[in-house]
Amino acid sequence: MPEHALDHAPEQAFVPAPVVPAAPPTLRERVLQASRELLAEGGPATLSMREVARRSGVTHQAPYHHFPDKAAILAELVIQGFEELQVRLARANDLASQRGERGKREALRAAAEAYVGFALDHPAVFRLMFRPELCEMTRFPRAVEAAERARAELQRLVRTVHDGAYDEALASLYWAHVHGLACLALDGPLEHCVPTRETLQEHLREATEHFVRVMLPGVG
Amino acid sequence: MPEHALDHAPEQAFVPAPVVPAAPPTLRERVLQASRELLAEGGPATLSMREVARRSGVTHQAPYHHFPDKAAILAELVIQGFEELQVRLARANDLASQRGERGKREALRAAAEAYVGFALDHPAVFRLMFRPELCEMTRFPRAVEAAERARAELQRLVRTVHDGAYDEALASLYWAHVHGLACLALDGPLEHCVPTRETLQEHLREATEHFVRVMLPGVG
DNA sequence: GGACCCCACTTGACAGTGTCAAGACGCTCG
DNA sequence: CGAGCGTCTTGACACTGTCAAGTGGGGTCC
Repeated sequence: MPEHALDHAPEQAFVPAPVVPAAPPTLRERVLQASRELLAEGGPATLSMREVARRSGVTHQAPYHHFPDKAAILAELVIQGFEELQVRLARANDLASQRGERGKREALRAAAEAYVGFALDHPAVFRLMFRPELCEMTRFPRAVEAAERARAELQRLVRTVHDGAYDEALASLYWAHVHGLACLALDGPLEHCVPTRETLQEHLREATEHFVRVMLPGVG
Repeated sequence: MPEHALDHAPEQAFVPAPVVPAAPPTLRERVLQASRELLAEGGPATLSMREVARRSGVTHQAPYHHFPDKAAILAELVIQGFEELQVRLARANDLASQRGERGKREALRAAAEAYVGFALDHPAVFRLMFRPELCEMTRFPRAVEAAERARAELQRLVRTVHDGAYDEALASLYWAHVHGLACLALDGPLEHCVPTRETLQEHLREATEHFVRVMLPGVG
């Protein structure tokens, strides 16, 4: 298979080499990276503590000096996932406030795109984020807090779109839309849309466009 | 802890004993029942082939004479899950066609109630139904077909509500709503609604009511 | 009636897992 | 130099899913 030019991240070519040669990644970082890869390859089932150690080039017990157990590794990935999701949602929110009244629809579209886009970019981590029984989030306060921050960003969106008004049921309605689409796109029988990621995204965009129109009928 | 009177299913007292004494459940049925219980107790992680055998009162290898492997047991539960979901959705559909034009909103409400209600009644099985990596549905054609039938029922609902018109994106919109609510109710951070199942259901009903109103604004 | 066979189940084994316990190695600090 | 400590290794244990081979009893055919 010929390698694709874009696979080589050309922008790195213009980054000057740091004066101090980059420190090699710590074992902690290598463990997390190996976990991400295993998760992406075959889901949580193939992510075994020992395989992670193997891929990190250490013995099976070494990762335990950086994470108390397997769930802690998953929790760390979940934390990073919620943080990135929050950042993406915040960008959509900021977009709306800049463009004023006319940006409400755009904010909704952007937020949906952010949420579903995150799920498509990091399917394994996204699944993990909503599988409490797998990552045992409640054991890790930092994970709960990260999830809370992402959720707060969604609440902010609802307020932005509805001029400060907030209603739990309304928020659940928005959340259910993006979350439902994301789940169905990843694991639901939406296979008929997946010849390419573009067609799937086009389908999701259509559904969201319909949603935005009925939710905000009067707005420009 | 005092036993509750309702725990004893009083209606059974009036069922005459069958002439032929009920055959004891086969090992296959016992295995499925034990699997259901284990799944409900601690999720797929605690469902081990050997524990299932233990609870069924046989040795660890006996279940293999009825199911080729662990995934086959999960697949069977998934099949039964999709069948029940389909039945519930069909009831909602029939309701709509009986009451004619005015029943459209009611059909939507009933379908949402059916979908989310199923998820709340059988959370462990519902989760399994949308975790392809766990139950390996694609290996079991019967599971794929059962999922297809449930999905067809959702399509029928969309057609009923929109006078025969059908649009993939529109169907995804409805599906995303109920599926998103169900997922968030089970695993999402909707904890603030869960002091009782009633308050959670009330919250879900509110969100769905809002959804129905914006989707079918003109209908009685 | 007896030999046969098939079927449901048991017994035993193997590789792989998560994790505990203890040892070894090198770095830093007194 | 020697003590202490943090990082990693070695070894073990109980548990898992699944393969392979045995066992026993009920039904069939000669």
